[in-house]
Amino acid sequence: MTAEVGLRERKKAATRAALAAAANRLAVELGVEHVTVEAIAAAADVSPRTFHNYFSSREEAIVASIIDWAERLTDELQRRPADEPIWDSLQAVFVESLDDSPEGHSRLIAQLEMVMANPSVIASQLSALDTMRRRFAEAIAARSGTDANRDLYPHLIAGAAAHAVKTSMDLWVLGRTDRPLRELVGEAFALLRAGLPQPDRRRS
Amino acid sequence: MTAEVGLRERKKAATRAALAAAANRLAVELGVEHVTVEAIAAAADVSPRTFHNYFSSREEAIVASIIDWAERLTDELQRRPADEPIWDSLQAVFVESLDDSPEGHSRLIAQLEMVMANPSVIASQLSALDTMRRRFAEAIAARSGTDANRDLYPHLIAGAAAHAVKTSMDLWVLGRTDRPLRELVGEAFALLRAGLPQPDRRRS
DNA sequence: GCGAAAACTTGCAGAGTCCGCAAAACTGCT
DNA sequence: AGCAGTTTTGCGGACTCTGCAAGTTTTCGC
Repeated sequence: MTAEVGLRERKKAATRAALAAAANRLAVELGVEHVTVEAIAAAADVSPRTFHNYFSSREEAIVASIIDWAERLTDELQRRPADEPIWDSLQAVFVESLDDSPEGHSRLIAQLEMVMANPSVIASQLSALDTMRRRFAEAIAARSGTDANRDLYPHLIAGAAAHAVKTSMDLWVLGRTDRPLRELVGEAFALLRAGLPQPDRRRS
Repeated sequence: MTAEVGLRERKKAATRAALAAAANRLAVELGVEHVTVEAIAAAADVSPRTFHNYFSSREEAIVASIIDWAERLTDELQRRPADEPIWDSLQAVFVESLDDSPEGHSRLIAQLEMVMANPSVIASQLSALDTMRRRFAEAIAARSGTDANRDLYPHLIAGAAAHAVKTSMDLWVLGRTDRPLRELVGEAFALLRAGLPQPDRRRS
């Protein structure tokens, strides 16, 4: 599958990955404010000018991993059986992508805290998530026989699912609940599938 | 309601509004790329340095009107009867905020096209919408007896509603459908309230 | 193999953003 | 009028981002 790519392509992909990884690592370690393009480029062994051939902003590089994640998820979504209900496919794909190990948890928390500490990174994160949402919508449109240029359905379900996961993560990181992330995501999907009925006024 | 504010406060608000309006107008007229902080400041009759006392980036000023819109909507949401179903309140508030006049339509289209033409403005727009979503979630939490720090419900419904409107506008501006915006928003809410059932495979 | 052609990297220059700091100007109150 | 608290402004400096042109590296056909 990943065959048939020349040396050139592989080198480009490697450079891109090295830049994204360096940007992300430095942002987590030093805090976004203290990361310069110069430092990222140095860590990836290219010139600062080259950095800007790959990413149009520092923030874009920092959140590049989200786009990668989105690409993997879209692939997996397309690999689900065509007769599976779409909600099931979405939920399965998202839940399976969660890393349940303690290190996975720490990494995710560090990521989210780094992002949330800086408004311009938040904006880039949302932008990346929106790109993911659009890809999902297209995949779903193809599968459900709807048209991403005309119909609301694929966009709404893709957005609802993406937002379900984001909100679950946000609440989970906030730490006011000790429920596992998987469970939160599961509940979010259940609520959405039920049409978000108004809860009765006693608290759980 | 707007009483009890000194001259000072009013002047600040006026400066902020002037800057936001100038930024937005120039962005629509000239295209985002050709708007400099210097030009915005000049149009609002303050120094460039003062601009940055009000907004931390050019993009933030350009999309400031979204935050204003969000504030008005949140107020109206809180003014709805407390026993109205939340979905009805949300739908009513959003639908009533739409401007159905031809000029309103042109303005909205110009706005959205300006935003969509520039990635960094898209990111700021999403950021502003996310702020709106959070405010809505808090208002809904208060009204539904849920807790915005613990419960998924208020965030999910606020996000679903906000996204419904955004998606409707995006499709509407795309122009591949000639259905009125109100109708699209209405359909989006209906789909969400029904739990986004999978459409059968024949196209409408 | 070899030599273009195409693609990638780099340095440089220039426009612009954004922020900290301290002086100057202004407002509200007595 | 005069003081205290705020706001505006200019300046300096670090940094981002882009266009351009020259220098390298990879690819491809012969």
